[in-house]
Amino acid sequence: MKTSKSENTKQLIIEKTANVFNTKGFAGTSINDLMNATGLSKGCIYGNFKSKDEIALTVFDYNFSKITQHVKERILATENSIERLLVYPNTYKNYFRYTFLQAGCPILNTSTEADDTHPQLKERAQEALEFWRTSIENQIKRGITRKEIKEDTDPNEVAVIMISMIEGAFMQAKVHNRMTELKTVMSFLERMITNLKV
Amino acid sequence: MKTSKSENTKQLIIEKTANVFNTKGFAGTSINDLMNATGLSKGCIYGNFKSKDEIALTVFDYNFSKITQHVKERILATENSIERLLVYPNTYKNYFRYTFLQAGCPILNTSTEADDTHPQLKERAQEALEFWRTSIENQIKRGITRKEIKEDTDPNEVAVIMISMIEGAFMQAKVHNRMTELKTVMSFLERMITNLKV
DNA sequence: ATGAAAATAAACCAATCGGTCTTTTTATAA
DNA sequence: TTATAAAAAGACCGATTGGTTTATTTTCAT
Repeated sequence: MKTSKSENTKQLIIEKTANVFNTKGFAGTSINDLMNATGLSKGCIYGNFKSKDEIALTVFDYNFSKITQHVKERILATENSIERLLVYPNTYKNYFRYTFLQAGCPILNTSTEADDTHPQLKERAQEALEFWRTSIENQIKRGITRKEIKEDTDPNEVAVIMISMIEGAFMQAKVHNRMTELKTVMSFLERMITNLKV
Repeated sequence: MKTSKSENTKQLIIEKTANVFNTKGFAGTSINDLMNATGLSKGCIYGNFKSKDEIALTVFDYNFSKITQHVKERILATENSIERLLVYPNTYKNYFRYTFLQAGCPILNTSTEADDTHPQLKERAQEALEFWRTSIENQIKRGITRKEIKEDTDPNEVAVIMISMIEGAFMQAKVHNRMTELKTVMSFLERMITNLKV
C-alpha cells in the first residue's frame, strides 16, 4: 500500500504548487498558500514532506525537468545542429505557451532569490545552469564534428552568451508584460546562431 | 527643527538597509532585520516611514540612483560615444568594487521578485529599465550624429541586447560566485560595441 | 466484513510577522 | 534655564509564520 496513494499525493502537491513557488518565491510562499493551491490540509502536506524546504527543492527539480523535457523533445525533432541551437530562443520566445515558464524562468527566479539566502536552492540553480550550459556546448561540439558549425566557434562562449541573452531578455519581458524586448533579443540570437553555420 | 534630525535618520535608515533589501528581497526582509541593520528601534523606524513598503520603495530609488550616479560620472570622463557605451560592461565587470552591486543588481533582483507580487516595486523596476534603455539609445543616436557610430546601427536593438547580456551574465556570476561567465560575456559585449565604430 | 496501518484533517504550538501606542529621551526656541 | 515639541525606545497588538500532535478517515490484505 505504502507507495501508491502517498506517491500520488506527493506528485499532486508538487504539480499544484510548482507555479506558486515560481510566482511568489521561496520566502514569499507560505504553507497556507500550499494548502490553498492543493486543497489539502497542513497535516497531509507535512505527512508527505518533512519541511517547506524539501517541497521547494522538489518543486525546483520538477520545474527544471519540465523545461529540460520540453527542450529535449523539440531537439529530437530537428535535423541538424543549427536547428538544435535554435530550439532555445524559439522556446523562450513563446514562453506564454508553457505553464512552467508563465511565472518566469525558474532558473532565473531561483538564482536571483537564493544566491544570498538559501544555499540548497542556490546549489540547484547552479547545477541547472551548468547542465544547460554543458548541453549547449555539446550541441556545438557535435555540430563542429559534423561540419555543420564553423570550427573556430568557441562552444563555451556561445553557450554562456546564449544563456545570458535569454535570461536577460526574459527578465525584461516579465517585468514589462510585453514581448518587444524578448522578440528583439531572440531574433538577434537567431541570427547569431545562423551565422555559426559553415 | 523638523527637518534636520529627522531627515538625517531617514537617510541613515535608507543607507543602512539598502543592502539588506537587495540581499534578502522584499518578502525576505523583516522589520527586525531593519532594526538590526540600523541599530534603531521599531518605533523610530515607523516614526520616519509609514510602512515597510515605503522603505523598500525609497531603498530601491536609492540603490538605483547609486548606479546611475556612478555611470554618469564615468561617462562624463570619456571622449567619445564608443567609450561611453563601454562604461556599462566595464562597470558591471568590476561589480565587486561597488557596494551597491555586491548583493546583486537591484534592477535584476527587484524585477524578478516583484514582477508577480509587488506592483509598486515592479513599476519602479520598469521605470529603471526604461531609463537605462533610453540612456543607451540616446548615447547611440548621439554617436551616429557625431559620426562616431555606424549610421545603420539600431539604437533600440543594441540597447536591449546590452541590457540582456549584462543582466543575464550578472545572474550567472552571482549564483556561481565566480567571474568566468561575466568576463566572457562582457568581453564579447565590448567587442560588439567596438564594432559599432565607423 | 474486519482490523491494522497508512493517509488525511484539524486542533494546537511557540515564534515571528508588520504595525500601533504609550512612555521616555532629546533638542532647541524662548 | 526652562517649556515644549519632536524623536526615539520599547511594550504591546492581533494575525500569520513554519511546524507538531492528536484525532479521524480511508485503504486494503486478510
